[in-house]
Amino acid sequence: MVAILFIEDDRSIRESLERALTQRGHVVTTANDGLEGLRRAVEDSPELVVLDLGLPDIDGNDLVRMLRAVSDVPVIVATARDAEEDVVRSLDAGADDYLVKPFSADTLDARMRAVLRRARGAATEGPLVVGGLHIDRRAHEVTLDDAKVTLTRKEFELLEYLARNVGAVVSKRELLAEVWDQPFGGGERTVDVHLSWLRGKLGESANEPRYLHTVRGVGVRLIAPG
Amino acid sequence: MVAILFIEDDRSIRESLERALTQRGHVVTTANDGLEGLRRAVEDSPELVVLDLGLPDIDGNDLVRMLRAVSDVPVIVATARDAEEDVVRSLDAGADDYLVKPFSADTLDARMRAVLRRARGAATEGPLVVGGLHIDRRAHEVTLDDAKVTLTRKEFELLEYLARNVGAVVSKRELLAEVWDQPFGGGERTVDVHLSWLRGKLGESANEPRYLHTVRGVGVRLIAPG
DNA sequence: TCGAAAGGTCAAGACTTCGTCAAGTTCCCG
DNA sequence: CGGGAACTTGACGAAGTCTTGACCTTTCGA
Repeated sequence: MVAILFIEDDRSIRESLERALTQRGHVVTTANDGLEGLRRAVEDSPELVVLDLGLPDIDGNDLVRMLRAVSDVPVIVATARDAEEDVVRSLDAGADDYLVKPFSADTLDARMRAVLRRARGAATEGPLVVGGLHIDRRAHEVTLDDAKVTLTRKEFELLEYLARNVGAVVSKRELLAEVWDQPFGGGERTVDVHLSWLRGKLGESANEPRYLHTVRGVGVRLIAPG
Repeated sequence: MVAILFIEDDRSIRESLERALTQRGHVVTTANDGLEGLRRAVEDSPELVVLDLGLPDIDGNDLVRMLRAVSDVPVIVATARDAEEDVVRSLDAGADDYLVKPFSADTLDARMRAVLRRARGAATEGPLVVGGLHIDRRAHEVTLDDAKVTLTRKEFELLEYLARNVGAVVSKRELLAEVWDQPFGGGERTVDVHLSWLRGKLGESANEPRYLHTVRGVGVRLIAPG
């Protein structure tokens, strides 16, 4: 269940998506122009804002900036297909993700969850600990048995995802989708390579695993050694 | 492998995509109008429907609603570029995703997988327990009387399928279809071999069965010993 | 009791998957 | 711009896994 503010001037889109999202158990408030949207964003403090870029009263990118100024609520922008280039500027302005109209409620739901996952992950949750491995998400820092390990961004994200799913086998498919934002096949060697580097930095090898265990044909899993 | 129903009135598009999808190992049935499509959706119970919105006999959105009424099969709608606005209504009617024509078989395949992944989503999870046999699907780990048993992927999937149907006799045909994704005959020796290996790893033999019992002429079943 | 059919096991080799390397590309920073 | 770090991609070998056919054993009906 998520409290969503949906800012959209087209009445039919607004109502159909409101219905679809409500049906999925979300609490939806709507606004049909930018000013009202801004007001509700402050008053209702929603967990997520979905914002149409083509509003009548305020330029969408300006609105994103204003929202950012008043709260750190995640924002997803929606745009018509023929205005896709605006999206880049919106993301620059601080939007978290975007959707090209028309989109299904499923698509929106999926993106919402992804955005929220990211947003919550960054703010709420504390450090992850697996055996002697400490992952400090705030500082983006990892220590192994109190020794600092320097990871690149992808290595860190990979390790973090595995750590959030300690003990579970995670497939490369899933890693590509969740860490690389690449939901469809291909590029699986990339995952292998990053895993290999990670193992190197954690002082282990594929033959002598301590934390990162390959499950052939299925995926990898992170577990505390012992 | 996915069983797909493809509803499309244009013969050349239908045939070329049918060919492309079949080549990728999917099982494709086609219908060239809405009525036939509806009938096949009921009779063949496909795992996915791909539907052209511009059918001669039934309005595409109505058809989506009818499909929704008779089953919860995922639906992807395809539309010509100059009728894109129809898409919103289709999605509202219950379609899961959409494609703008012309699209490549690759694109379709990718969307299909994305839709199916979402649709299947909440299917599995939770450990299975049969007597002293514990199957941890999350970790992909099996223990027998608290001793770890190392299984290969197919062995694991085979055991999992049997465990999901504890007590029931499962035919090799069914195992081939469900575990091996191979709905048509052949390769039955493969199942026997894997069963043999499984028995070996579970510390039993065909003559002294404990968990895996052969029912001659019918299949196998997994039961707790005792 | 015999033969046919089903199931079990074995070993060979075809096929996958994974780990690593090295070459290429992109992105950022100065 | 130039250089470097980070990332992606393809190639390749090694190891693991799966399939296949041959051969053996068991079962069961004629």
